[in-house]
Amino acid sequence: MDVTPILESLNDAQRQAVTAPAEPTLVIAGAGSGKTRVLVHRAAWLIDVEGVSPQGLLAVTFTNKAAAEMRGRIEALLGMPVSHLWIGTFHGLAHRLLRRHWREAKLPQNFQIIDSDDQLRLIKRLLKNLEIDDSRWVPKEIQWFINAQKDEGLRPQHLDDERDSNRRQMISLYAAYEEICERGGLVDFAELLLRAHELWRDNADLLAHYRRRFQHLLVDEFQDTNAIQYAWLRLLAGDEGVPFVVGDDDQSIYRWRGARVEHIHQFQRDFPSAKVIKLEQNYRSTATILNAANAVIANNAERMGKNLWTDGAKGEAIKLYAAYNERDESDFVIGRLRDWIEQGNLRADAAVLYRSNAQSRVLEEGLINAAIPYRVYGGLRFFERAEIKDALAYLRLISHRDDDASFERIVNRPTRGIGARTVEIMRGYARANSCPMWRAAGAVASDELAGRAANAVLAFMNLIERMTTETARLDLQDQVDHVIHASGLVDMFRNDKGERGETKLENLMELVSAAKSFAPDPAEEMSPLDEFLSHAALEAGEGQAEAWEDCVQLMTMHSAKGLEFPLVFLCGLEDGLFPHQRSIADPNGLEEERRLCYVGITRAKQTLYVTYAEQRRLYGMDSFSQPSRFISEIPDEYVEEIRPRVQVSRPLRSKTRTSIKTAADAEMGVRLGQRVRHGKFGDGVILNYEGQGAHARVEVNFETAGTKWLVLSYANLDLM
DNA sequence: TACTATTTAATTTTT
DNA sequence: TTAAATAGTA
Repeated sequence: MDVTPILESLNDAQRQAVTAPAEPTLVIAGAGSGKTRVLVHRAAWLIDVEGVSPQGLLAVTFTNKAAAEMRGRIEALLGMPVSHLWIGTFHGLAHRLLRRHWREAKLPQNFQIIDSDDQLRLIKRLLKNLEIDDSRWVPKEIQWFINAQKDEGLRPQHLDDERDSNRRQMISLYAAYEEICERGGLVDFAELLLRAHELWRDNADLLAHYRRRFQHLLVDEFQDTNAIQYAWLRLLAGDEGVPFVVGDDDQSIYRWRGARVEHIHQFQRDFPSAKVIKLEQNYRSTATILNAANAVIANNAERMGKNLWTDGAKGEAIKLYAAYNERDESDFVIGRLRDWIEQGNLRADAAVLYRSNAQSRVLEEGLINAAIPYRVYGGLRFFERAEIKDALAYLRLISHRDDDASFERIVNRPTRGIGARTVEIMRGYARANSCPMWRAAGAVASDELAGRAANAVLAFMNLIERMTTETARLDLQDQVDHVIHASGLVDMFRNDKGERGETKLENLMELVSAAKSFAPDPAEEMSPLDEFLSHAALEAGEGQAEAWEDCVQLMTMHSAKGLEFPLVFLCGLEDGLFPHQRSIADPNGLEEERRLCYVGITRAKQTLYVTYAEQRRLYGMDSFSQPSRFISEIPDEYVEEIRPRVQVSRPLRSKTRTSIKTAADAEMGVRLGQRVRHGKFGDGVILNYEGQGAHARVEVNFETAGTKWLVLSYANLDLM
């Protein structure tokens, strides 16, 4: 067996990981250290050299994209398709299991997956049904609570109310929500994982079967696993399985959605024989960028400890720009992007990263003005668009009459005279008789409702029945095509004036072609339609084959994880924005922000710009902030400061400045942004100040009198 | 039922 | 500031 192709391109640590014996292995893989490469080569090694059957291998990732990439690269390396290799997201694999063993999982055969949007609607409806005040019981918070419990593997009956009435109510809402899902055959994302876990936990035979089958478990982004995901893996591995997990504790940025880095330690406790291999050689960034990243992350207390290094060049210094305000910041970024493009570089090689989505606006305006093509990541994906979800709701109702979420979504869309009143009556009936809306509609239409409303409801039911029979023999794409027309959705958007209806129509057509190109698995017991619906829920669709254009990439630092760019801008590095105000007080929160900063810095291959604004308009209010503490955590030797064109105030980086500032603060009791009152000019906000002691002057922006410089010792300002 | 005025709240995101 | 949700009006 010639193993060269699998091993030749690897460094020592990588090779050690790839060829590790069949024992539990934990790979700590720093940013840009070839994490995916190790996973891919490990799979190839097991199959090609160790003679493990592709069926004996389970590879788990967090995103569909990562799963697809891994499969592609494994196949490329092996030079053959590995269709029997189970590789997918936690949710995708759980789904597969549940479809296969729906009876044991106590699910109806045609259970439907709901996304978080559906889930929220369901909760809102639940509150209405129970006549609970949704301002006191905020649907979003209930959703959060339910998902958090499920992520921990907890059912309502496991929860203790801790004699807290608030919590008691939450738990009872969780129970009520479960009941609705149960009745409608609905499964949310967290439920997929929870059920899959319970499926194995409660069916020894099944578990034994899968344990026998999957000897080797490959796990990507291990630091992002939540409790139920870890429990699922743990259960499958048993005592015999060989988990090979890859992660980076320094890149754990999803604690807020249940991810627990602690699983890295848990893993070592659960598998005491586990080999730990660290990948510390970085192939992505210059030494300067790497050193800066290392210095920043070194401020975190809770770390496994790891130092990235490179044998590459030192590279250019990190450029720091102190902008006057967010406009100035955006102008600066765009100026540099212009240079970059003029030098013949690809726009797609440049990324502008920020902490929160709201920051993209100013940048976008600037980019539009400068006529630089760009793409903003995040936002609505294809299958999440309202019109697409409408169409899918029809399809779901065709396949599954009990799906109340879909029923409510489309019962009056397009409008057909079934108003809130009528729906309310149906809900009442459904609640009283614990039956699906569909049954309620039939019952109510024949006795409770008056003529017009009854007719409307009957017409709707008729429509669904008719669509069901008419599409029964069609293939998938014709089914979709038929439904979007027969439902009246197409007509509705056609009548929609303006461009908006136009795009919605296009999206519906796009849905038809998505159905056309969808290849159902012939081995699957589900109907192609059900398969398509699951696919739509599980894979929200990355912009659906958007026409490729070379454009600048805008995204949050979170969504940049896993990506790399020759040129990177980190914008808005101000205390309060990044680290975010809501994380600043909590040490754990702050450490997570710092990891996010680490992720941001390590996205850059060659050139890194860091910018902040002294003044930023946020929520319509001008606010002043200090440069992010993360900036001062980067050693000066790696930083080159670029002065603002107009010097508004002294560079904020220098330590003397900070101390003067602090002294000034203490002495005068004023700070930037401080509200003050002046005897003559009225109320205002401090914009700037200079000097010390008797010479200290402040610039105040008065609400009525405009901006003025005042000598502090004469002005007699009242602080407010 | 549809449109308009008013209120409210405002990280990070994948499945 | 602004987007979204809600309340009020035609």
